[in-house]
Amino acid sequence: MQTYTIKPFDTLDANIQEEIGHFTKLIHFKKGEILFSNKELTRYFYVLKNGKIKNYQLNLDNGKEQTIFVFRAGDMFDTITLLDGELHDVMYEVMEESSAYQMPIEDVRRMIETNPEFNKKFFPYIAKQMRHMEELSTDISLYSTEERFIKLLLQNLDPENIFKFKLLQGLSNTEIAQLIGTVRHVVERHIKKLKNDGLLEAKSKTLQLEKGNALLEKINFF
Amino acid sequence: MQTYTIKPFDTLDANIQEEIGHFTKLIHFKKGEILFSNKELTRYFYVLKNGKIKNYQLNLDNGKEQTIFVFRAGDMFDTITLLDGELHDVMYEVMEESSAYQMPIEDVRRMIETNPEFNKKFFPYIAKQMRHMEELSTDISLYSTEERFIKLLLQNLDPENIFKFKLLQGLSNTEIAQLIGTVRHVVERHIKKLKNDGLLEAKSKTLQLEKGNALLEKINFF
DNA sequence: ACATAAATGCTACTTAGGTAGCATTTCTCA
DNA sequence: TGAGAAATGCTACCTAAGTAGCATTTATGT
Repeated sequence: MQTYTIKPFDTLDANIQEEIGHFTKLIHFKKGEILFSNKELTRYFYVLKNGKIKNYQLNLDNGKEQTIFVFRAGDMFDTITLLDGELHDVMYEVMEESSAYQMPIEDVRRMIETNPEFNKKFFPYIAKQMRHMEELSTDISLYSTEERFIKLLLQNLDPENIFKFKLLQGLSNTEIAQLIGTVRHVVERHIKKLKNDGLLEAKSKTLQLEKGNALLEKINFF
Repeated sequence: MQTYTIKPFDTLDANIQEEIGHFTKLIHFKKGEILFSNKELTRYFYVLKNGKIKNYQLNLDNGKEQTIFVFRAGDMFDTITLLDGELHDVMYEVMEESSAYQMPIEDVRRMIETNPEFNKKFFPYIAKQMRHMEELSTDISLYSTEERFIKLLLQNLDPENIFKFKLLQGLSNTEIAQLIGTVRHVVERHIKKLKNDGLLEAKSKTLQLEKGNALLEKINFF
């Protein structure tokens, strides 16, 4: 029986970690892999060890995609199916070579139903996911694409923001667009403008802010 | 000590219900009341008994509002603060005279940390809230205002949909617009068009679908 | 029942942001 | 290293959906 050091649970009592280790298997995902919600995802719960996996919804009419989460080390999915046992119709795509701890979903469900220590880590994480989704919906509804883009650039520098910090490194403009609910061309328009204003340095798959403060003044979020 | 029949928990063991009753107080909200996230809402957890309370975010620049949830009988808030103990910066407005069971948030936190029976009701409800927020964000991003409006009209007829079923009764066009992430004028445009096509009957604060099937064909959601 | 407030129903105008197509640059991996 | 794929960078165009203002109808509460 293998024992693991699973990031959000690595500070728990040794016996709990051992219990988790009993049903946990380490598995790997190849870049570009698409995971559908029907198969493994309803039977297993995953805690990402490293890499990058996004989940998103797709508009079949026009091909537009909306990224909901980009999961990285310590992130868990699918929390919704874990909590209610129902199918969760969402797409997953492996953005980078990843590895994850795979746990039979009933075992994890037993943990959250019986183990207060486990929940000390699990509950706040669920809240973080909820906050992220709420912010996503209200931002898309209430703010312009430019405001959302600038906000993302700033959050990218904020270590407190677990879902956005250092997220942009290595993302294409298309992927950035899908994060903020727009399309590639619009993101490029904003990049071009910020470059002209000397606020942003941009090369392929890399954005570098020049003067964060000047950007801050362009929006009213913080 | 009062004992209550609190909707989502009314099928639990009598002793658990009694325990809940020990720290529960019934309180009332007047129509039009605005609740801010600083005061009572961080210290108490609420389960709505009856009435209608919405929570929303506000864009201070243009006054646009996005409704996140309309809470009705059996709904609970603020689940996010309950789960992580952090402040949740969101606005609440009482849409109709309401009453709610008020519980000290630490008592409820103790329940979810120690009481598996309580969680049998609580976890699936959290998942429902998560599903709702995910749907909200992806709908706003991926679909047109017309599609979102029609979808809402159809969900309004679906008894399975706890957050949308019979929700529209008594809502103004402004409030409907805030539900789907747009403005009053746009909603009225769509109402007018559907009325002309004979698909919708509309008088003040009442919308009545005429031919659900015809509407179904206009969108690809279901 | 009446006065006030809220909601609705127009018309007109503006623009953010989505769609399209193609040329150039940069990556990637066999 | 070099060929194919992916990403970027334009230009041009279009329309959904915001903004604005005002007149009419409906609701509400004392």
